[in-house]
Amino acid sequence: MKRKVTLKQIAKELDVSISTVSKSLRDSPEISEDTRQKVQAFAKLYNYKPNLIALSLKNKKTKTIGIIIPEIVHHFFATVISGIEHVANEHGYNVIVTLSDESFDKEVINMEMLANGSIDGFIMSLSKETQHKKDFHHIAEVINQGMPVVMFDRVTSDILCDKVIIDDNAAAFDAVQSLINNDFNKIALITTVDYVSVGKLRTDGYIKALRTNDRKVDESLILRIEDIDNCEEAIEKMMQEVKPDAVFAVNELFAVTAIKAANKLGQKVPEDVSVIGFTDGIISKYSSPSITTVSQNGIKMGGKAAKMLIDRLESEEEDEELYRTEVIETHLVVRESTPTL
Amino acid sequence: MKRKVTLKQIAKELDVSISTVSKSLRDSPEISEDTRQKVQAFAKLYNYKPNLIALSLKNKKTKTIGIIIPEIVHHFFATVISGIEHVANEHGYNVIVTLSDESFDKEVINMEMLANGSIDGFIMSLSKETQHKKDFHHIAEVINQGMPVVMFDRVTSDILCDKVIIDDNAAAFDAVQSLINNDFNKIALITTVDYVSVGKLRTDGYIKALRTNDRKVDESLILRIEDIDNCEEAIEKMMQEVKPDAVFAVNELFAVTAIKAANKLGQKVPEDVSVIGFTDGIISKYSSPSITTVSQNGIKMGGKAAKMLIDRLESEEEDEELYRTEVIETHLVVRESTPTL
DNA sequence: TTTCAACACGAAAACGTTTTCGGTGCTCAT
DNA sequence: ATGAGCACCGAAAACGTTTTCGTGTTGAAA
Repeated sequence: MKRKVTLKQIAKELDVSISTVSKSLRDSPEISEDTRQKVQAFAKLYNYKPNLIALSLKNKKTKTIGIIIPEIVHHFFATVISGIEHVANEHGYNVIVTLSDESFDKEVINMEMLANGSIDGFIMSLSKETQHKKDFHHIAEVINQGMPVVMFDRVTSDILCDKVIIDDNAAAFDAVQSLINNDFNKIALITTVDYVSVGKLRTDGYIKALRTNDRKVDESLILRIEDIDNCEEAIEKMMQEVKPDAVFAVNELFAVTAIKAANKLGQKVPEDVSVIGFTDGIISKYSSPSITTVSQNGIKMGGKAAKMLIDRLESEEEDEELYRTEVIETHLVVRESTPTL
Repeated sequence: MKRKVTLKQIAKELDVSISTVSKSLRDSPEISEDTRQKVQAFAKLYNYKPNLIALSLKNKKTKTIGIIIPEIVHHFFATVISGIEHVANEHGYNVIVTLSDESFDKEVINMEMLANGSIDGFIMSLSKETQHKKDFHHIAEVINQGMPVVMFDRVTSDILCDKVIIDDNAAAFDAVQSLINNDFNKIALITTVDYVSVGKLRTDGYIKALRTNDRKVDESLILRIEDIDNCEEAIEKMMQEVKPDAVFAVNELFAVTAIKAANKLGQKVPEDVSVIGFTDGIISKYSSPSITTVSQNGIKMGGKAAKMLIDRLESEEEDEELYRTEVIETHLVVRESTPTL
């Protein structure tokens, strides 16, 4: 077992100083051609690679991005990480991933953990609990310490920083509008509780679309799900009671569950009831019938967030206080769960 | 913007030495009650947290685990990461995630990147290309440098290290056997090309089940998919030509595609043809009909891998050379795509 | 009064780098 | 012979810790 070789060891072997070795490897003009080649040959032979931890300490830069997301077993977040990882990699950065499990405490702990030197900046999406408590002191603190933060998707206006989002409101509006255009009358909404920021925005978009078209908003057509893991019953009940001719769901899980409920009630999709989902993931694509969704490009979102963070990290110091919010465009992917809209 | 405070700064403020501050904060008995309280109060006030990079350098331990997987936008791998992250967190470790994108070169680059001090050990699953090339020198090298590696799912016997796998062969055997027990006669197999280790093992399990029951293996019933993104045609063609009464697919994507193909050909699932998939993911659960699958508990797999790695990291040095291979049990999750088996 | 332990603290090394600032020793022009 | 200038290299600081080893000051025992 040959352990990693250090500058000191090379210096000792070659009977020169550490400085000489370091300079030789970095092709400094201070070093003679002879010694440089000698050192470089030796280093190559022993497969010398500088210790990144030592470099991090010296440079006060880790070339690492910290990610904090609610969960990873979730197609959208996985795509975002993928997007982040790829552009991070292109720029020589690594990513360290932590999960909040939708818990405020875990979000805080993870943040403090990473803030102590391990990373150069954060990319994060708020946990449900954090959004509910509206307590963002941990984020304000790291920003105040000079560490850049980029928030995506689940953001808050209480914190000033770079953000990348989709226009949830407009996207929902467009989706519902297209249903209205196709003469659907009883358009149900399956959404989350209001403290989930994106859920609220999509709900607002739904309402706005109805109002814009002089439709009245029927609360019995709106179902707010608290516990996403046990939504079948509630959805089935709603479908049965109000018999909508179209359903707009704020995520694909609600959408596919609505379809299953419809089937159970003997209704065919899209013949008897049309369904539009949100977030273009695996389920929508492979469900039968496949589901028309508002696509939400996680790869692009993650890539954009990473780019913004790296730009800020590498800009010549503190030209800031002009935070930007990037909006990723969405579009409707029409599939089998609706007529061709 | 108040920057992070260091021991040196505290020492200066309080007019004591750095050592005194460090010892005070670690409750060393060498320090008087007075100074200790003074220092601790000051540290708390300024929210002192030790710099983890400095600690890493000193201790030669980063408390970080490196993960290398083929891709993250893949339910199984996401669950594994989730499993790893949770037990890592419980033990005070962070995880840094890199993606090989199924490329040998990226796998090597990422590995070398992380091997230079950033992490204490690896958890990885081989890329397709690596499995194809059978070139594992990069892995042998880091192990040789004393860095522990745990491989999961896509492993190789060419490398000696801890491994976590499922018994792909037995799981496939059992699945096919249960089809045979229910009097299915034309059982088709949709699998990957043979150099993907798990695909090969599952294929072997299928063949073994047939042979054990004195059925002959009909090559026309076996479809080997090269390009997973364009498998619809091939699957549809096979379904049409051989008209199987049951299909065993080595992943859930093939399974759901088979169902779609069947529907397209006017065959009902499970009435006309039964389908069993592999990997219990989102698709199987929410597809209509939902798909009977061989469950592969990624969370447990990741957790086990993390535990093995941490155990090795924290065992009192080098009692090793007795590498273990853990087998995660599987079971058949019966859903709507088969009769109750 | 001397001696010695106990106590409280500081100096310095170490982890592995990079970089600044000085040195040498040489050549060459004066 | 003297000095300037150059080519080459090393010492040391710095990043932020922890830890070993000293060292000075007490107080009490001899």
